[in-house]
Amino acid sequence: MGHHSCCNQQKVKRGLWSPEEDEKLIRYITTHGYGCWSEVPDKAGLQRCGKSCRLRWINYLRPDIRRGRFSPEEEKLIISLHGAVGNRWAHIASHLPGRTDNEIKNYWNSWIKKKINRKPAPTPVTSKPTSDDQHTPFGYYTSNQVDFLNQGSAANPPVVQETLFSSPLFMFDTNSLEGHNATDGNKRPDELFHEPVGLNSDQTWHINQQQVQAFHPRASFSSSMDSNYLPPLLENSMESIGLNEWVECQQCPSFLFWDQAEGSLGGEEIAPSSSNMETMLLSSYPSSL
DNA sequence: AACAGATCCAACCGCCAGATA
DNA sequence: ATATCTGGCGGTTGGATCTGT
Repeated sequence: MGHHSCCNQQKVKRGLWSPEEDEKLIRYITTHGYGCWSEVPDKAGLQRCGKSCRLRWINYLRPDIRRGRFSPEEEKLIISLHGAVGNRWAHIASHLPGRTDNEIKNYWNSWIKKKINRKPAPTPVTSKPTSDDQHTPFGYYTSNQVDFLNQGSAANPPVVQETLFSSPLFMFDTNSLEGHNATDGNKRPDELFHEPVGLNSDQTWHINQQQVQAFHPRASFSSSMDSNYLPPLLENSMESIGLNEWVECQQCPSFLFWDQAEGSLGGEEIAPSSSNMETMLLSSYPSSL
């Protein structure tokens, strides 16, 4: 099996990145920036191909990565955008600040896809069917699509990743902002904000490798707002594209609204067309699904 | 406790388009 | 015009982890 042209060199390491490699890449990029990825391995002292460095940085190490479970608003956007543009993950990711195409693709391929393919549930998990129930391409759900997106079936509970913004450069426990008690409520305040001093710390590395599961048990999942928090780095980046306003995508029939005050995506705000956002999003669902 | 199957997700593969020689 | 390089993208894989029995 052939490798990509940039990866044909001897001694090119493959597989999971070690904390030492991460540290080298972070230090190089943060001090020199990235211009030509093919030069990065040599200059950073890495035995990886440039393509691998680029992927590692873009999908995992860059500081404005937003980790943690997807909010209901993000899920709705993903479904809507996928209905509009299909498997154009990079385009979909461009509507979700801090999310990567790879993450969205993985997410879609895991439980969203299963939800859509799921047969209409005879008995919804959290409530009995009402007259408001609608038959959507995704089965029977209550009129509240947020509930649909929040609830998992008994067989397929929603993937509950930790609501922790994290990168080796910047980690923030978003749950703590709301002051709701996690089951590890004895956490010290100084543990809520993590700026790893030693990037080669095994703890830091394992935290990233395992989607920071160490900080909160799954029982801490209770709110849709926690993962909407964006740390300063990301907020700053969003200022350059405009906040508190609807942005129409030129390539698909979707809108993105970022409410700076609420610190959340979407919501029940009214779109410029005066139509309800949810209605607008639902209207772009492909009828064939 | 041990095992098997299911699930997750980081990383790789191969293709493509644009830039450059 | 052609070859090569590079970045970007979507599809896929396989090891780690989770879950059920």
